[in-house]
Amino acid sequence: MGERKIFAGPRLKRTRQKLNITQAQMARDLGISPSYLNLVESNQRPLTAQVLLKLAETYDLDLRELSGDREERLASELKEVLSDPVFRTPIPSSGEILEVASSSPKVSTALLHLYKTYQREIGHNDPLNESLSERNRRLPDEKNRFPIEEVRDYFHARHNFIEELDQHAENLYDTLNQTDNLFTSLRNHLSEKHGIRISVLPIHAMPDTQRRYDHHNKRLFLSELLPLPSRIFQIGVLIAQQEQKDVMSRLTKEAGFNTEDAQQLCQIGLANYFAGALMMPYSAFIESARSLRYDISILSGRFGTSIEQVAHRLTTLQRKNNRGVPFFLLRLDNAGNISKRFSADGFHFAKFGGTCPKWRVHDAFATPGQIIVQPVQMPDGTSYLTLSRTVETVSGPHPETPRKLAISLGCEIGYADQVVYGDGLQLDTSSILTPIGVTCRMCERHNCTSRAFPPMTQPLKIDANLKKLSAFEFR
DNA sequence: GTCATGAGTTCCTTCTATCG
DNA sequence: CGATAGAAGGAACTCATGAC
Repeated sequence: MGERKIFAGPRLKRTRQKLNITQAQMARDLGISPSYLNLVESNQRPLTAQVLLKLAETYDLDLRELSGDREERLASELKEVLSDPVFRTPIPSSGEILEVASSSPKVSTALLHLYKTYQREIGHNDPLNESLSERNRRLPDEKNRFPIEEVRDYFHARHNFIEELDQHAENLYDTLNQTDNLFTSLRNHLSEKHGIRISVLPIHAMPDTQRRYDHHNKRLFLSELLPLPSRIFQIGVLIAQQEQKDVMSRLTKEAGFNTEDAQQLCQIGLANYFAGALMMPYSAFIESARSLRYDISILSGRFGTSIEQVAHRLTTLQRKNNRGVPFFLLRLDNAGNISKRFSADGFHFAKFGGTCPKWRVHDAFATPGQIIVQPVQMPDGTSYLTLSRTVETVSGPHPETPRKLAISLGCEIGYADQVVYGDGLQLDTSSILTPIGVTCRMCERHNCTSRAFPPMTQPLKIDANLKKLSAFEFR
């Protein structure tokens, strides 16, 4: 694999402007000449490893701030928009679009806004045009974004990691009067500290809900249908609501959401986050995850959690100076509807549609409980290692059939050597590279053809440079 | 196989011009 | 006058090639 250079000029410039310093000042700090810094900022020179390290050291920068995550997402949206025949020009190349998104993010955003406005007008004037009206509904402008999108972006911007809650959860876990199981410890904690009692009710007493909290009588009712990990999780959520109220309110307030719905959704998301962090305390969990090489089955057994809870937790391991492999997670049903998506490292999910049918997450439904490993590739050439399997859902009384769900956990292929699922990975012509989270319709619109890996006889080799630097823009 | 050589590349500096 | 941009060039390094 040839070495690729990092050109992150516009982003470096924005970082410098954010720090409110001049080129001369930054050049002094980095030990290079102002002119050289200027060349780097104008993408006429690549960012060398030495300068990168100095940047991180001098300004205590998280180097991911220089990564192209935001630009890639913007480029991805731009590509979708520019594929509209209304532009009557050939679709620009991915590289060209990314360059525009990187160097002129505001112009790109303005173009997106203009297109959305145009879509609304078209939809309004042509009520028979169902697809455009549908599209219009899915393209709210910045102020009218769906609450769920606002909240999703909130977590996305934080790499799905909330330090404060994570730390509080870990502290609480350490102070718990540990018994053999976490359920008992947490039940005792709730009872002793908040006077809240827990009752597990039979199905006939609580047929429609799995959890209900009676604020007046201080009682948490859990359905007998809930498996133990879910019961513990629900207690964790209640503890978050009792003990982390101020923190969660402040975080939500700082986020500046447009609607009350978004604020409420965020509160729920934060409480869920706390519960997961309480069940799998950061330090202990990441230590186990590393030593087990992210084997989700063993982690699930070790922490007494569900596979899905483990997978979700793996997307949050981004504590400064103690980061895990940045995973992304999707959960979908057998009809292809995505009901969950999280990413620790800016994986840009498609804005429209479901998933590509060639992605083997769909095969998981045919082999429940089995893990299907598959390397995939995005249209921009980035490769990922994904593992998919079905997850347990709460089953109702007969004849009700439980909802079928599958998750897919993934990370950049450069991390494959740290993950047990990357072992002995052989790529052959039957391993189809597939764009993730992109519908067939979008594939066609983007002229995005699936490709096959060239035949390989050797196990996958991991490029050390790619692993370290793949978060940045290459060319 | 080892060494010398030269072309090409990379990383950086210096100097100067331009702009507000 | 400070900040930024651009041209030119030096030092160090890489790599292909050929002589021994």
